[in-house]
Amino acid sequence: MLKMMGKTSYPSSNSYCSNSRRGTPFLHSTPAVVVAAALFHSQSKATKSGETHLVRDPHPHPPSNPKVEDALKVFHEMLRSRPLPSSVIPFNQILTQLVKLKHYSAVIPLFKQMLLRRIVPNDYTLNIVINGYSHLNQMGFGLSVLAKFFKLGLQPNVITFTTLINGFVLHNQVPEAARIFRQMLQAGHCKPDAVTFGTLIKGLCMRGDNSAAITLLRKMEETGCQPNVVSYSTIIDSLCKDTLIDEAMNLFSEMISRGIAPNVVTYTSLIQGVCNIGRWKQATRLLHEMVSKGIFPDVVTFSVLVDTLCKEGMVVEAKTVVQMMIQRHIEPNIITYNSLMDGYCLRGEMDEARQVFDLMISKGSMVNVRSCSILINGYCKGKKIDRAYKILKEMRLMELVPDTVTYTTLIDGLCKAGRIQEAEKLFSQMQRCGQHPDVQTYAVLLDGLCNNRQLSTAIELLKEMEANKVELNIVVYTLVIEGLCKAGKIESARDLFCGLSSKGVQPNVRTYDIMIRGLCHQGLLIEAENLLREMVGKGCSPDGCTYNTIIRGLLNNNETSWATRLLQEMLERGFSADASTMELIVDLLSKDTVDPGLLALLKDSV
DNA sequence: CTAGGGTTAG
Repeated sequence: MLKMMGKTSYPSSNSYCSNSRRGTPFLHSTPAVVVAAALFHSQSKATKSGETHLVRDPHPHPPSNPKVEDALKVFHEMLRSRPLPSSVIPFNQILTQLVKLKHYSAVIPLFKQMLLRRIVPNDYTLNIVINGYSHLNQMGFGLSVLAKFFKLGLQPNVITFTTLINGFVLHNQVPEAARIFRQMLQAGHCKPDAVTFGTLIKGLCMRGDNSAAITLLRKMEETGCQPNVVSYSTIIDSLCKDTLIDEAMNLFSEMISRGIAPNVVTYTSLIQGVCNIGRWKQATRLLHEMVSKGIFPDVVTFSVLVDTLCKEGMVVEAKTVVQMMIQRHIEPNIITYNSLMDGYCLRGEMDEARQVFDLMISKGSMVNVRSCSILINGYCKGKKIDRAYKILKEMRLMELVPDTVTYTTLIDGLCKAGRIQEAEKLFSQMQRCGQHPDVQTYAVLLDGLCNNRQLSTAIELLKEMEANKVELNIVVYTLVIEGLCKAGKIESARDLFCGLSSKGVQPNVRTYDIMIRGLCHQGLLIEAENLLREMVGKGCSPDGCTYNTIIRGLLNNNETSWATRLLQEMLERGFSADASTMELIVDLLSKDTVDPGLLALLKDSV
């Protein structure tokens, strides 16, 4: 689940919706229909107007990159040259270069200029263009390129469909991707190959469905398509991210026993996996193992080590690893330095963090929006809000556009510093700048409002979220419920709580805990216990924390025998009294107002 | 090096 959230991109309008307003050829067709038409090479009726793809570039001023500038320059020289190059291949080469530089937004306009100069694209060109649309989340246009194939008498091939599948996978539309995959199997003449399988496996992993991914891996073999190092590594990485290290290791052994050699990617995933659960010895063992096989750690492997050390607070060691990289002529990249910078930020060593930042700038603007967000976060955590603001201003000079994370980080900092009005101002500013607040942004602001007793504003904001169809989760509702409870507005909290299921949101243990605490605080003890009993049936069993909460609530209401009963129940279920419950009991004992039975129980529990 | 898949940072 965390994985999914992490990989979810900003809320963006569905490509079909946005395209339909612009007269896309496949306006009334579903992707399945379009793909079927292509696979069975029956020409679709709506195949003209493939060229009117006027979509505004979401990044009108991308940061300049010398390699990109170079590629664009060569392309335009070629377009201007007379006579024109007789082959489309050099054009394809440039487009490929741009894709490799991840400058997808340039691919489409260049392609259109080619068409205007009557350069006839080939199947390679069209596949590159589909890849461009895929990365730009414009799958409607990507599909529309299929029509272009037929117009030019070309045949879409396995790469075409794999690219489309990848496009849907990239944007969390795995069912769409799977549909194309099934259609390929059905049509028969354009069979999925190892890359097609690998792409869909990745999609399933992104959804957190490792077992479906493994099933597909097995299906590859049945279909006579040998799994390769990528097929295995994709699943191994996904298992590692879910901390299922043993399963990952099993798959790792399996690939080796089948003669598929792991590579640096496979090892890097495993090393990250074991580091993540603190198995340092195993990480060292894996490092030695890979080197003994002649597989050498690369910048990614080292970056994983740097990041892990930093997250453990071992930033000195992380810096040593960076120096080691440089000695070995493995240049740390922006990710390595961002990790190191965050390591300093986590320890509040902002001068050192700033030094890394300046070092990155000195390396020819090796900073991106993330670097700035990390530094802003560091300053905010150190209560140096004005320093953080300064970074935001500096971003403009560096032509970096603050994103949702940048704003959210600073809004959080302002809230935590009690500067709610400024936080709200920045919230409006980010929207004016075209950055969409996401769930996290709202959560941060809601938390700030609740902690500053601005509950009516918080509730208004919650309504705004519901109206804007922001994907709401239980964490957000729980924040507001907590705020209401703390303010003693138990009726409003109860209303919100009871309305959750109708919104399709399930309360979690923390939500119940907060409600029970709130009810106890108002002396609504029967209702509190009822809620505790309700939990099991809702598939959300109370934990030690819940029991401690209700027991403290009962004790605070002088219901010692009731508390004793629940304490006994808690002990029977294998939970024990926590420090603050103990403190409360000791306090009551000293006042000699406690049930002797409670004392006896307490002896058992310690 | 004419086209498609897997590993790193907030």
